[in-house]
Amino acid sequence: MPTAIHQAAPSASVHIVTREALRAGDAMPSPLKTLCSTCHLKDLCLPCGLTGSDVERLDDLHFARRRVREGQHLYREGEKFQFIYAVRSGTFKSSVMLKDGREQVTGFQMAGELLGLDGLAAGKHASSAIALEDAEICAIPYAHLSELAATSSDLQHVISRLMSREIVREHSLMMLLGSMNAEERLAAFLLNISQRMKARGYSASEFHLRMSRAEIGSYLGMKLETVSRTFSAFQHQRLLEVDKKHVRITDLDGLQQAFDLRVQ
Amino acid sequence: MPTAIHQAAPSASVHIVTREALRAGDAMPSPLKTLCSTCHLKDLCLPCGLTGSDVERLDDLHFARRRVREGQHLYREGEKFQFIYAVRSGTFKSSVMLKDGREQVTGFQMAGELLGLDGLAAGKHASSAIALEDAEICAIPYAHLSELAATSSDLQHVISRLMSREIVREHSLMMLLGSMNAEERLAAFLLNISQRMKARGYSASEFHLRMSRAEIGSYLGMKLETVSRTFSAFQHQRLLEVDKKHVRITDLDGLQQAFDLRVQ
DNA sequence: CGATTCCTTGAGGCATCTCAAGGCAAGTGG
DNA sequence: CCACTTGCCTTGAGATGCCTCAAGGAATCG
Repeated sequence: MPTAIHQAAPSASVHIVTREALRAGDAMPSPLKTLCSTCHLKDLCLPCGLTGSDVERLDDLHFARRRVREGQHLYREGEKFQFIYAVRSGTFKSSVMLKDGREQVTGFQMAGELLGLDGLAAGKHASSAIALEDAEICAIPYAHLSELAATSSDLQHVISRLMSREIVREHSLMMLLGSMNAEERLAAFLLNISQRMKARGYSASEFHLRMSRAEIGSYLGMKLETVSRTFSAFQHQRLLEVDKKHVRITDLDGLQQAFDLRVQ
Repeated sequence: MPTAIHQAAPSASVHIVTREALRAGDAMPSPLKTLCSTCHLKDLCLPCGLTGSDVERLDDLHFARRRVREGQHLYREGEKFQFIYAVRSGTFKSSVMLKDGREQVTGFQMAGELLGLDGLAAGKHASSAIALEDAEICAIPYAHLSELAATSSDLQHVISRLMSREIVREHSLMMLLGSMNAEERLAAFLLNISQRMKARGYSASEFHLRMSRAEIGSYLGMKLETVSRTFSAFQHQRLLEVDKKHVRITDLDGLQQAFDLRVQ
């Protein structure tokens, strides 16, 4: 199993499962699960906010389901934009590269979240996406989604809203990067992960981080050593217990305060 | 004339000019100018990328033209989202407020640029917009734009692309905030302004900044004193001449290098 | 003409970075 | 099965870039 995130695994080897293949009776247990209307993520993902009939219309999207192994790219900066991706399972990071080879992580995506919306602007991806663990995604052809949106103003509105949400999300991150110190940044990050885990039915207080200290650092605008030290500081303050990538928040309110002091 | 950006001017007093009023033969010299198809900004603004017939369809949007005086809010964080705004003239800043009253500037908008796209996500504005000088905007009712987009997949695509562009823009800013030092940040900022001035037919090397040092600092994630010092440093390096808000770039390549070293 | 706002500059402090060393866990090859 | 490598994390010590605090100047306004 490839452990390195930085190694460049060829994306050409990605296994593609089409709906046709699924219908043909592949190893997959339940072909219906690729339909939006029966997806367990429909309240988090693209269909969120749509009524029954519109969700069923989404089923007409001929999208492929694809496995992405840990360390593999889902897409790369500069590649032609064709699909919007919805995470079914696993975690991704998206990042942009700097001239000198360092990366700036722009986000982490979990089940139900969308990837690739930045590609519309110029018709090619403005960032790269890499799986942080073995993952599964739905690849939604943008052209089809567009067509479909033309028939439903509700769907069209949902897409716009999802893009807008991405803009708002980035505002928060700018606020974080622009005006918070190391402890506030890490607290904000952990609280955000905690909320998203909760929304997915996992524990809000105990979870496994899929990203390295360096990736957290890049995302939060600090060095990996500072991330590590801040984790230790939180542990000394009895806000949480941390062992490598395993985190248990023991004082959610305290953590909230470490961050609330400044923001909102 | 109100000089303070921070003072809260009541937006209720904003003067609204409808197309009907214009047609009725107001003081305005050329009523036709409110139409997208004859607007001098159509290559920068909403119609950008649309063909003739679609641009003319945009003329069916019943949008108001509005003056906004220096220091006045165009909209405030939390207000109901109804319009997307296109800047006709003048400069705006958009910002989000922190609990402790400080602001994080999230962007500066010039003629032809759009404001308010972050409001779609939750139906209310996620940021505030304030005029940095007397300005004029087109207030485009989102509901109407939506309807119109349903009749043209090209228009729909253009809107999505504009939102995507905003996401990409914020990626760059995250890169800036996350991994650049003070000189690189200010160089990036000035080069960006320079490009946008050029695209609008102004000099790329000499311009007047509409924002204060504190606002630049907030945007770039540094203190106003550091902004000021970095301006002085650039002047000593003979990259530019600066007198308060007036900037003349004397060595564009040098400035490019101060920034290129790291990025892209 | 005083009040106010904005900008510049200096001096000192501190949060974070840089550099360096060591530990742990997992994978690899003999 | 054990030595060795590799990747990731933690911690320390010292350096530094930016912040904080402070003072003063210039422009604008009432």
